[in-house]
Amino acid sequence: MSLNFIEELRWRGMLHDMIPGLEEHLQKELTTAYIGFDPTAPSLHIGNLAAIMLLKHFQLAGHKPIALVGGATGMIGDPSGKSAERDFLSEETLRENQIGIKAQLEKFLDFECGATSAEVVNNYDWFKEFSFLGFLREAGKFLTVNYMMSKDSVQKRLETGLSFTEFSYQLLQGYDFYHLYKTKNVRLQMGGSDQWGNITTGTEIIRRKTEEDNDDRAYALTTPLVTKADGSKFGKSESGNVWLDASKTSPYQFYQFWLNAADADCARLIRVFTLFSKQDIEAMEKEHADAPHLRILQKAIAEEVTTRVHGAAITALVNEASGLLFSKDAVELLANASEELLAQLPVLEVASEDLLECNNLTDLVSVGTKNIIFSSKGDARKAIQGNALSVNKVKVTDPQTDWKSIDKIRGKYVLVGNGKQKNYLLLFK
RNA sequence: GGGGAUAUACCAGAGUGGCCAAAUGGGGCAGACUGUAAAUCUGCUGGCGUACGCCUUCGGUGGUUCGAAUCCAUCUGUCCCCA
Repeated sequence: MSLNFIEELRWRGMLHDMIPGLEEHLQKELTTAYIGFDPTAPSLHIGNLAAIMLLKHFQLAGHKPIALVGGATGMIGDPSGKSAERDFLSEETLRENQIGIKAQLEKFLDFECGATSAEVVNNYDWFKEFSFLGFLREAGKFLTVNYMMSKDSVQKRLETGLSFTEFSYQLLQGYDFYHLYKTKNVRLQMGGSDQWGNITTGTEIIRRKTEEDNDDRAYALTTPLVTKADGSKFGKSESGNVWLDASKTSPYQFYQFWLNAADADCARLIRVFTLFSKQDIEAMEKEHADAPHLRILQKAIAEEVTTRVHGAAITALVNEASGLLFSKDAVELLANASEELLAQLPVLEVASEDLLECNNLTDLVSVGTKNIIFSSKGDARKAIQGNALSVNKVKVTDPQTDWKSIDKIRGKYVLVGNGKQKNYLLLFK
């Protein structure tokens, strides 16, 4: 127990709430804790990253982390923070998602380090054989409806309606905790602050089912939800969620997401999402304050997080790619770029059959590129007239420009920029 | 089971026979300023056309009318009240 986990969370601003006595318990013995992840998608996204970092710090502090994939609970739907009943996912989809999520978690945690090795469990494994009657007797008997009704997540839904199924969610999650407590000696469940109610349902079930004395307590700990300084939701980009899976969010986009963080958010982001020490962070903040235009903090965050998710080699490439695309000499640099680097750029292939329908530049950057750059011709025309479009780093303002007259880099690439931040490399086949 | 209300573009929310592709706000995108930042100001925000314009939208369907988001019928969803 070389590090104090709680102390670490405190200075990083990652501690929202916990059951008293936890800090002493963690100092005393090697403890096992878990966090649940919903298998609602085949990949985790950066909204899950704070929870993953929680497990990471836990492991670094000399304890044992467990990630629970909610194969069973995912079939029910957590009402916390949701204003409407959730749609069911098919069992097949859930199965696939679980596999993807498990693979990603394995990148963050150490699974081969003896007593503190991380583990992944799936609550479907213990719920699939559970009969309804059995569950009512094993779990439902130990909590009153009154208790369950008092939870925030339930209260908020009483006005608009809440199905019995979603109402039961906390029982399932609570039982998970009990099950892990019994079978793996798990003493702590962590999660985002919106999970406090669900987690304490678990500690309550454990308390009632096990006549614990003080040494056997189960604990809860939550971390603040990460929000942006301007109040908007953190973790979404223009195109939606920012995923950890490279096929859903390319490493370049991923890197750019962090690089574009607002100054006001950096202090929090660097503490939550990187492992830099307190001194290092404070030094960087000082540097950043002295020369904000260098974006020291954004770069440090982008580099560190991208490295952990996509590896150092890829990160070096997307870092270089970012510098290249935003450079005034982008065209020249592209001409000399390595194939390896080109592979990391946001390349859009232009199919020759699509090209037939393009009469001018407007068509090319809309329908010619599958409406990825602009969603319609009208959109593209307005953007061009509004001075938003650049071709090979030169602003183009005439929507009628003939695309055939554009010089191609290496005989096949054209660099198109929409606005200041978005660059695409068109590849003519 | 009975009664009432409501359904509008990404969201919220006006519109109650032609002036409605539909007010306003938010969100989003872009421009200016900057630092690939924030704040601010400006423009855009159904599709197609350079444009006068054309086409498709106001829960579904079917009507009335020269003309409907707006009126009628019916169906569906949601909410509220009574039982």
